[in-house]
Amino acid sequence: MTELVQFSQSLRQWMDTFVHRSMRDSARFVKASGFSMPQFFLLMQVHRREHCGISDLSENLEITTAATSQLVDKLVQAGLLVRAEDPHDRRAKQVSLTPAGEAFIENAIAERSRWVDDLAAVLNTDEHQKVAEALEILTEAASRLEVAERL
Amino acid sequence: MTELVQFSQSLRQWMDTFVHRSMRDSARFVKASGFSMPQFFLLMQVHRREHCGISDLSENLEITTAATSQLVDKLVQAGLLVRAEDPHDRRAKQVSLTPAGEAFIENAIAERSRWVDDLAAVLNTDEHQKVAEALEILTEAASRLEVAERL
DNA sequence: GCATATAGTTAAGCCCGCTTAACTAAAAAG
DNA sequence: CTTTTTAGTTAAGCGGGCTTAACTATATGC
Repeated sequence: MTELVQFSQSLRQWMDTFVHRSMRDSARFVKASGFSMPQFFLLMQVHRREHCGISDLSENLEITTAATSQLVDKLVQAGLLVRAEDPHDRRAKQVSLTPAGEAFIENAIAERSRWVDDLAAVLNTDEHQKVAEALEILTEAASRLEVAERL
Repeated sequence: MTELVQFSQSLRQWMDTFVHRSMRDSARFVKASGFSMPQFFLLMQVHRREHCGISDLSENLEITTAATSQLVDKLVQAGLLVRAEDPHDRRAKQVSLTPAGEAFIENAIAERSRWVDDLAAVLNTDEHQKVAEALEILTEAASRLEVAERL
């Protein structure tokens, strides 16, 4: 029992460092690029779902469709997004990244991954192997969890 | 070489999931509490440095001291922060969390850690051991990196 | 085919975070 | 002791994100 608590603590600690560094680096990059965090979050959302409708986005960002539409509009004007008609439903729009948009978030991700990459670089093969195994365990646990959540 | 790239990729993948879930959960909690993300970030900053001056905060949040002062003011009024005079420098202020502030970010952290805790719970002792070992390796690597950065 | 529901847009307006600029007060420098 | 630097506050003003409300257009249900 205590062992579990302690283990959780370590994991939390790591998540904390990850999240903190990652947010800091992302925020820096985004700010330097002249975009806002809400815009960035929206772009990230589009990135991870390939293409999606306004409602999907608004649901995930937890803002109204009106707000989403306006945000998207600015990003379209900035040349990072395109709006296309959904072929199966002419009311709906399919939002997706332009090459420029793709490049932007690619850079953002690279920026925030730099630390992890550096981390990877200072490990030797044996250590890689052990960490990789741990990641596999976690991945598997995550999928087990997801299954459990679906009940 | 390929091995390193692939390993980096796995690590990135994990960081991505961590960061994404964590941000989502934090954002939800903060929004539901009626506070803003900038306010939350400021509180987190105070949390991780115990107590600190306005300039420290403004530097870390990368906003002007004026903006910081105003943000702090609102959080003082909300009862989450206190401003105290620095005994060694009467110009400076020492910002710190009130019990209410402490409770708030404690809850926020708990909220965003829920997933990790659940993850920990579905692992058996052997898996804990392996993951813990990996975390140690990473921690050690991180400190090695830090040393390297200081050069 | 008409009523209703759904997807998205537009406009008005609010609030908030942030910046600049002007200011106070205390410390450091000379 | 005077000057300059540093820490923080205050006020004015801008811009942006977000909401509500009203609207258009397409799809769905009876």
